[in-house]
Amino acid sequence: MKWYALPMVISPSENHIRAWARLVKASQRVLGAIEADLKAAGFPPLGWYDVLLELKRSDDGRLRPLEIEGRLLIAQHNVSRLIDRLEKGGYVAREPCEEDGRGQVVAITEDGRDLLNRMWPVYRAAIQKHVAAKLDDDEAASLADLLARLMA
Amino acid sequence: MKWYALPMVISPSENHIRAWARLVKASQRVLGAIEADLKAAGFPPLGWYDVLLELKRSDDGRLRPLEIEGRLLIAQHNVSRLIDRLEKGGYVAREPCEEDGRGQVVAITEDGRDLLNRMWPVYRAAIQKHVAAKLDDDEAASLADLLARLMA
DNA sequence: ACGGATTAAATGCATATGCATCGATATAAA
DNA sequence: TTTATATCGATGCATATGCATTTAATCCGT
Repeated sequence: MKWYALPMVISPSENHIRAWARLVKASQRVLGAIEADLKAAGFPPLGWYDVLLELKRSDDGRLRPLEIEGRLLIAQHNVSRLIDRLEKGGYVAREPCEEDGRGQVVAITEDGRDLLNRMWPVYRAAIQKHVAAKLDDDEAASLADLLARLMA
Repeated sequence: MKWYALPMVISPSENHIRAWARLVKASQRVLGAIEADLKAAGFPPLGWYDVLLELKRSDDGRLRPLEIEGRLLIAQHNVSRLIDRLEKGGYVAREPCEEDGRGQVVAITEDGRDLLNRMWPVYRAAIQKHVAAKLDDDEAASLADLLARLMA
């Protein structure tokens, strides 16, 4: 008689499942707490900070929407609308793109840089309170390392 | 001369900041990937699964919206509307609450249990693919432990 | 028992996100 | 050159979320 292999189900271990469940819960909790601190201080959501920071980090303060999309993993249409809001607030400016007539270039403004500077102390304090107060430096390093592997 | 202490700014370390940044990125990426697998298989979002699982785990398959809110950390009005959708799909039923006339009791239906059963193989495979394939068992245990500390 | 304060859940309205599609430009093929 | 195809970014529409308020019932002090 000929035997066929039963379909082998490779299952994640209990530890894998636990790690996954806690990853979602922890990031949700900490993100929620940090966002709440920012909002309580009268600042816009973290997404705004992320975009402005990417722009500031790029050497000339300019990025194509496509690059923002790639770096921050935001859907294209959400990038478009996030830029709308940032532009409306005066934190970025849309410029025509030299190399590609279809494209745009998004540039951070002085107000944008200023917003980053004003947000950072509050953001930093929130990270201190919700992350650094819970893990010592070695633990933070281990966590960062494990998360990097998870994303690899 | 009398000296006053300058306000001491306690800053998170580089490792803390890195851990925080990766926590957000990693959970976003893995969550997105797992949700995409579920959707590709024709299933509703994870939030539905989470509610149904909490209901199933409770001894009689019933929970108050307030308990769901507390366990899953969902805002009250979102619980209300998530239950609306689950009810519309036939996966839960709203019942009047004996002990508290203001309250409701949400009960999982047979279809709800069935949905859980059908989703789990896909969900499990997604956890395998996006978590277990990236970390060995010890690493997963460490990660789970660190995330527990972070939430403590 | 009564009346005010509190709590459980729902809802109206504004904002944000997902999905499909569109308009415009660029690139490749005939 | 002409035409088809692919890509960049914006937009219309449906759905989901946040925030404030509402409704109804409970709790508590007098």
